[in-house]
Amino acid sequence: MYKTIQLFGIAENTNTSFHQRVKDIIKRIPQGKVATYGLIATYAGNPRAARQVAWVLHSSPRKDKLPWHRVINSKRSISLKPNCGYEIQKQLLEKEGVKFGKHDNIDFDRYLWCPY
DNA sequence: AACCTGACTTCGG
DNA sequence: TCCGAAGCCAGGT
Repeated sequence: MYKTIQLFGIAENTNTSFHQRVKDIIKRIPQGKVATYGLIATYAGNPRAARQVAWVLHSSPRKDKLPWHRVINSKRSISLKPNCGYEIQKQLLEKEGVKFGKHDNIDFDRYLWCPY
């Protein structure tokens, strides 16, 4: 179905759904690092499915034990709105050592997850 | 089936 | 650098 890139022995598994691969990949994000929706979508095999990644997170982060807080948008900031999880996510990241700069941005050079 | 909506991204002005 | 529009895809109504 989707053409996928070779990554950790996960993304190349075309037998699993995009949805499932996204979850597998998110679980691989190490503590103290972050990834963007688009990046994850790309690793999962569909570069244009960033919104679906968001959907996956919205569905079952608790049940699947996903480190949902390590997923942010391409503008280097948290997508959640204040009083709707923003503070919680920021707190979780700071606890892992992620520092926020001006405008609550995260420095990709330091914290972006680079699997290669 | 049509239409709306979203924890997105990219590009042009 | 900063919006706004357009593109994108899937699930909900």
